Amino acid sequence: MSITKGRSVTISDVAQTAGVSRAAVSKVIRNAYGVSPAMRERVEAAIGELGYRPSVAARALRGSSYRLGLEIPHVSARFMTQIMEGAKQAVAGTPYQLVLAPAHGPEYDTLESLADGLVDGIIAISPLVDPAWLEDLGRRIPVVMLGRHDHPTGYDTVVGDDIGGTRAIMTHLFDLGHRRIAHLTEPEAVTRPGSGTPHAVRLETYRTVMTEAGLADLIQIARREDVPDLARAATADLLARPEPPTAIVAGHDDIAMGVLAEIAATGRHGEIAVTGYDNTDLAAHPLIDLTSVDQQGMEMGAQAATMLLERLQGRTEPRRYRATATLQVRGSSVRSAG
Amino acid sequence: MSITKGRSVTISDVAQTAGVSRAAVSKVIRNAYGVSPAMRERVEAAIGELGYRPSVAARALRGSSYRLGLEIPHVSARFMTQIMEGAKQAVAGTPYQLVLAPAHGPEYDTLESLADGLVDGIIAISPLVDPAWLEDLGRRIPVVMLGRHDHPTGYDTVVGDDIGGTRAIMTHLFDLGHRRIAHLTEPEAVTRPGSGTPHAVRLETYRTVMTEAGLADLIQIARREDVPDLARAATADLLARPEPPTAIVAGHDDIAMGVLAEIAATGRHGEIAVTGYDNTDLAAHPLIDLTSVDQQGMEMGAQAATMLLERLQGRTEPRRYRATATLQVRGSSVRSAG
DNA sequence: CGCATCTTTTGAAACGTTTCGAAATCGCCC
DNA sequence: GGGCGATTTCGAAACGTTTCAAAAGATGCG
Repeated sequence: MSITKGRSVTISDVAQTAGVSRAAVSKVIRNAYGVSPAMRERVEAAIGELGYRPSVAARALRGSSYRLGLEIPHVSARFMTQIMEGAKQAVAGTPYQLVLAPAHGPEYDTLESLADGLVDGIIAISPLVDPAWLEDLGRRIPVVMLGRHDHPTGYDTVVGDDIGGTRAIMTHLFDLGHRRIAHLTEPEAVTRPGSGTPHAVRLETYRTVMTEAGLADLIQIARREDVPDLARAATADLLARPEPPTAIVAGHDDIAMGVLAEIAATGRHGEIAVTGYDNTDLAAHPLIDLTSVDQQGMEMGAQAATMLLERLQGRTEPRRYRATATLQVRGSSVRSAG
Repeated sequence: MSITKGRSVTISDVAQTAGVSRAAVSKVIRNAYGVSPAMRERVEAAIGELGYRPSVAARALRGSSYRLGLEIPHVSARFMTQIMEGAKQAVAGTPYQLVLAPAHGPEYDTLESLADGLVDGIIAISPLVDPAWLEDLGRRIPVVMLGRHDHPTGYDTVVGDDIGGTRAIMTHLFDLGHRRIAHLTEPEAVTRPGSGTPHAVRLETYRTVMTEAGLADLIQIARREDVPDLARAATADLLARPEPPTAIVAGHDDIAMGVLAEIAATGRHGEIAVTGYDNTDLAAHPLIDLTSVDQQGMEMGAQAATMLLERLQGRTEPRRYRATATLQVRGSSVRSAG
């Protein structure tokens, strides 16, 4: 493998070196039909000799870039790393390359900028974008959305069983004798009722289950602000209320970490039940030992990537993958003292 | 903002709508010199009406894509998220967009694929690639390398004070009465002596300090295999040795988490001193409470991005940023029992 | 008012691929 | 050996921008 230096080598250089036309080289590198063994060999030799690599830009302009985009709202959220890992695995071995686009500010911009010709398809985790807008995006470029509970026609979805998962948590806590159960979730924007985001569904389910159990008046909801660390502050708030909860259901493991931190910092570790969601690697750590719902993040990421690849193969009817949710009981969900 | 549908709208459409030439539109969208207010207004109106967005592919082919690439070996490593976060912040507000490229397998491929016209510049965290190869890459496209202790001429570097950080840890442990101090680090490939990777330097510094202290025969080195979870296995090995260490210096916080896990799982939490590196958010968690070295990961990411932007502005002489390392003492570094 | 000097606008040529129809070559059979 | 399909190769036209030199239009000055 020779190392390219100076001005980059183009398909014309290869064609010239091999003594064939540009079209011929193009066919060889794409494994297209209709190229004789002799020609293939000469072209490949020239490619090797010159260290030629096709320009993604030129390819993208003409057709496809062989890049898949994964848009992520929060790079540091533990759940996201599961998704990324899964998607990466699924894409490995295909001619496609995965690129991640961290959203900064409004997700629309990030998605647009991906759609602007950088990638051939998009996996997005964007609870806040408008479904109609997404349908439109799906018309321009293949799209798979993660964590959407609606039933779109123009793109695919990968979604967890947020109802089942939340119900499992609640049942578990009831079994442990808890009644005064609070829910600590994400900011308002991400949990708006009817919006169909995972956290909206979890919140709604929490409400429903509490009400079904005749505990409607014990419903307590707290939110963390956008900065991750503020889960601690929200927990402090909860615990300072006149009738503090005996159990806190956190929207996901990262929030639960904040809850555990606050409880531990006030010397009450083990006195209040805490549950998370996503079963991140932290939850399994002996020092954290967090009861959590496993919704197979890696599998979700992998499925999303696979579905996107299918769309690139030509599938047009929408598909949906629904991951199962299973409760992982660990030490953090302590029995109610009452 | 109207929503694009069907075939995408090109610069020609805008030109036609506005009744000007393509070149004129191009100038407007690039804020180039020599466009009258009247024309600017008409063009901008047309852009708005049509919902035009320039094609990245076409731009890239012609000059720049306004994308910066950040290559990351392990998306789930906590330290990486600091870097990403920092780089994201630094790029925000510039006309550039950050894209992340998770390396799968050999980093060469990922870097090449970034250089193939996708991005205008590259930030890389690739301990394993050959310096000469990198110099060559740097000749084709601006490059900033994170965690390189060499002094390249063709690209910039951002590096931590691995010697200082490691010395601070060792001094701290000596002060606590430890002598039998083990080092648990990354696999062989990443710590080869003289390779100049952060972990190679930390390992070397550990060796040096131990030797200086006359404890050369107490040097104990363990490695985790590539799977993150295997830090636990490596710890178990260490603790099963005839003369087990009283303190374990982990290569970074993620490894330290495994060490803590194993120690806790065997019911010996608090009996063995543990230190990490990177001062990730976990280290500060009350339940983890890990002594660690803060090397300002976010700042490193931000500096890397800034330096890359400078290069895109035209700077050519190499620069280097060296982050400071400060020890964060926490509960995990317990006093030696002996 | 004519000419020189600026400024604004334009046309056309890149950039490096893919694609499509046409040209060339080959093998085979009558 | 001429004719005919099938195969292999090629030339040229896209794709959507930017750029550069040149055209056109203002402006100022003598």
